[in-house]
Amino acid sequence: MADTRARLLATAADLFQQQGFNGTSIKQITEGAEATTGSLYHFFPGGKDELAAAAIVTSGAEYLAMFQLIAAVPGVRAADAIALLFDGAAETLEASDYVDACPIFTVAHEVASANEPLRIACQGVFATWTATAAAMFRKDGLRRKRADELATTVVAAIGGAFILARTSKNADHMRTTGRNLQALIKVLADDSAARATRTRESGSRVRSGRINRR
Amino acid sequence: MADTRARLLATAADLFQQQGFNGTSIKQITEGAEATTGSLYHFFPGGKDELAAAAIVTSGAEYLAMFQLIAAVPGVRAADAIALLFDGAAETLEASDYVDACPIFTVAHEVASANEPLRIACQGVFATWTATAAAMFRKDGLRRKRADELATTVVAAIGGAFILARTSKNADHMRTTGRNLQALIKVLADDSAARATRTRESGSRVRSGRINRR
DNA sequence: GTCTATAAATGGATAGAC
DNA sequence: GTCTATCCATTTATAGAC
Repeated sequence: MADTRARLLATAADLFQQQGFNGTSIKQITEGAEATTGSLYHFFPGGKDELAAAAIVTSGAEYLAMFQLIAAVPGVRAADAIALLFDGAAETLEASDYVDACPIFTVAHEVASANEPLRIACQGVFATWTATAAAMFRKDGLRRKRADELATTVVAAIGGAFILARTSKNADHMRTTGRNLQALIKVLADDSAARATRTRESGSRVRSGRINRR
Repeated sequence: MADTRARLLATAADLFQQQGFNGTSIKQITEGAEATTGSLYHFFPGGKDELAAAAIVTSGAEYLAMFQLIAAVPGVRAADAIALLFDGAAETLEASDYVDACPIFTVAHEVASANEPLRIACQGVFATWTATAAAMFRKDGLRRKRADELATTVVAAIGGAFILARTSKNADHMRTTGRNLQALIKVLADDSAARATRTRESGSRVRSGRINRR
């Protein structure tokens, strides 16, 4: 058929986000993808683990692209982009009756201490996400460390909000978390803007941002 | 033996937090608890599901008690209690080489769309957590809705931070998230305190907090 | 309450024809 | 690349003696 490999990856990601890694069987994946065991092991000789790792990397990149699309809209600042991201996730949750979340977060927790290659795969995805978010925050005026820390917080909040929203079948938990994160980002961004203004007014050269704080 | 039932619960919670629900077998649980299959089905006729539900409720209550202990320390305000909570979790993660997280968050994601009784059990635990956190925020001056939303955000952030920290084997992600949440809580608390002051200065009676906002 | 043996089903993975 | 049959280990759960 057209692209069996791609269908296997998509189906795996789909089932992982609903049932997790250990809750999904090879049989379910092949049936969902309309493929056979032979095909699966042809494309992924390493079996379930190799398929899962590939699925995580692939959908990790897809989510990243989606986020970059939001962030690239002209005039949208970091805080608003994050709020839009949470709102979009809330919509998806509602539309799918809370089955479609995110395969990476779901799998990550299961494999963190039980499957090192998959743990590494998830770690890599999270790293790309936080790096991208941090870059956006820096464009908004935050200095490096602040931006990194905020990015970590945002990614963590998304992951946790998925758990709460799905478990309670209430997408408002997602939206609420998004609004609060938006508020936090604004506070920190305004803070850094105010500091920048003060430094400029005082007439000194700015280099590390550590000079004349307060 | 002394208390087989309790040992089964404790071992189940322990293994769930490390490997998740589907990643943990009955055999592992009975071996870890030094009990036999017969005993397990004697105390939990519903099998693995019933044991898991009980383990979730039990450890949910334990974590709640731990948090209330932190929150009850005289002079500790909400924002600081939350920061301490995150720091404590970070310590636990490091001390256990990132295997000991929290069984409820781990299980919740797996069962949200696949096991309704367990989903309900997790939902109940999260509800007690958010209610307790919200109560603390209200004592700090936040009005009801704000407090509820903030509590949801905090619980979500903890859950997500566990995922990030374990996946990256980096407890600083936990601490970082805690600091940012602490900052957010302070901003919101100060905000509400300022509003309260303004209302008092304007000489009007305060009842619902909705009167003369802004 | 605890034990062992075993049922019955499902899991991941392989082999070899096509 | 795809298909089917099959191996083997493991899974949850039950039965019945003690």
